[in-house]
Amino acid sequence: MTLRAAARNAVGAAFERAIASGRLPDVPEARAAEIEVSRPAKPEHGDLAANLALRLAKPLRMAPIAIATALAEAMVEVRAADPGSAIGTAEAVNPGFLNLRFTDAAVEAIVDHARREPAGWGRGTGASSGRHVNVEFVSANPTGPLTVGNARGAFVGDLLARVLEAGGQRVTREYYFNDSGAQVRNLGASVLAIREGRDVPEDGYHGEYVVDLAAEVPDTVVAARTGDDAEEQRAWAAGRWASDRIRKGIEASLASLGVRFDVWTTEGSLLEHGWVDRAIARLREGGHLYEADGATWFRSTAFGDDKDRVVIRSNGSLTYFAYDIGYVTEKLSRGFDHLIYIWGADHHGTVARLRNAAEAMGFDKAAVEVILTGWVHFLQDGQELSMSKRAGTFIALDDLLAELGADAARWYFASRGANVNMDVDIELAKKQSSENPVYYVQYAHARIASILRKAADTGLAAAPSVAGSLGEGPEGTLARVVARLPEVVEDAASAQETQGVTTYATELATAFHAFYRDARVVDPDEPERSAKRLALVDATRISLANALALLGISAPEQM
RNA sequence: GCGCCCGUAGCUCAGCGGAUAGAGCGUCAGGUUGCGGACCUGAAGGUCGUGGGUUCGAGUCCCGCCGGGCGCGCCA
Repeated sequence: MTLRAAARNAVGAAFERAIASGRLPDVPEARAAEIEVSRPAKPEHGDLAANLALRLAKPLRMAPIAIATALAEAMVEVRAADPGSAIGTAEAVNPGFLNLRFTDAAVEAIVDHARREPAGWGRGTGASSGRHVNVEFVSANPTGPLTVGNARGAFVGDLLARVLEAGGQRVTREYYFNDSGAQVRNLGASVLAIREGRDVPEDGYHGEYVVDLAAEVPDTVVAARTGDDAEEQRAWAAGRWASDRIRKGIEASLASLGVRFDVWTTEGSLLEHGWVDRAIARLREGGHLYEADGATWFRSTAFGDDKDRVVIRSNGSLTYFAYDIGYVTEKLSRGFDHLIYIWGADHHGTVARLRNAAEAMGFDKAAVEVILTGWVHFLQDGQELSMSKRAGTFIALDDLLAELGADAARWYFASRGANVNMDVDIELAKKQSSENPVYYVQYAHARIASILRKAADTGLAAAPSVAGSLGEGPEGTLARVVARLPEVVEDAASAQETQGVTTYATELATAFHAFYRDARVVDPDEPERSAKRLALVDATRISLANALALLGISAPEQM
């Protein structure tokens, strides 16, 4: 149990006690109040503060401070009945907060726990623990290398997956390839054109990589065909070959970012296995489809959308939306409790129809979640860079990462909300990458590793427990930050965000650096105190390493 | 025009309805006869876009307006 959970329980118990002892009136409405504790901005206000008294003022018709005082008195009795209580003191202060302070023993126990089970420290405490989630992200079309524009989705998706896993959920990372659309044919036609010295067609691809593909495509792939559609056949063959080649490159790029996928699904396979047909049949059986203007429509407006949506065009071909509903059916058939799609903000218009279709097919709409990532504007010399694979005017993700480093890029995206737009000046980013806060955190980790090496050389070892060492010195401050990791992970998993983790890692590094300044760790003249401090510092190292691992960032032993 | 997202320090961004709104970078002034100076201490810098409302309490919730982005196809 986290210290925060213990504090909530204690406040709840104190509330019950205050009613039982007649200090507070028994009002049903008040009993329904949720117990909340939060970290005060100022350390002198304690480790946690409860606002219960402020919330109860109206239903109890009492002054907040009077309620807080009653709770504080009741807390004394609760503690007396529970010698192992994590709460040391509870103080009622104006305007009505109940400021709580942990016992050193409770904090020490948590720190010892971190060292006893370093691998699991901080993990597995989320609210949706046990849920099996599918996270689909990147899913860039195989018509060109990943660009810096794809970086957002790659990191947001991977970070989300890591956070959910840390919260005890099972995650399947999935990549969807649109491998059979007209764009693949266009890519093939572009490859052929360059190979044969013709101009690239109007809706073709102009990037440097197409020239490379044209030089490498085997003769057998683009051999002459017969029949009326001979050129069409050649374009498709070249396109399939090229997109397969590009796909391998995409996988390699993602691997270098530390992003891996469990499942790769192709558009072609959905069709092949009948998922699209089954989904359409399912909608038809439910009476959610109708014919108009020669096309087949989904009655999305019946579920709150502002327009109905075409599923089958009047020429008989399937819309992208048709594949979407086939895919959502296929995913849910695999037994996931929850689906998360990571899409760019430009796709927000398609969210409603997808969720509506899922509902129409009898699935739980709430199980289909779409996270839209904000736009990243890349600037060079104050000018916005366009990111067009078709025009060939893009910056390859590989090139940027080679200069920034995956750790710095990960931190950059992890410390920002997924849905905010941001401006990135390429030159500025390269210049400032060495000033990325990630190195501040990694430095703290490396510094501790160095201290531990030094201690080993000196013949000092960490004590098995920090018990009895927190007292008044600098130890207590650092230990209390260490102890918060499980709460940080819990919050990250339930909010499905990583900003809290980067903030925490920075705070922990700051707390350690301050501790390092004030407390000499390796001191042969004080072997017992050194052993205790080594234990605390080791727990700090574990916490830093786990926080960084949660973000997919390395924790170096030296820098 | 309609819908969604965003607007917080010079810059990039944090901030479950709670106490004097924070961090990094940048700027300025300092710091090590001890374990890593990629560190530490301090200072300057804010009408939280704006006007109302709800609340004991609003950067946070609601409404209007202003500014920016995206979307409103039988494109993907």
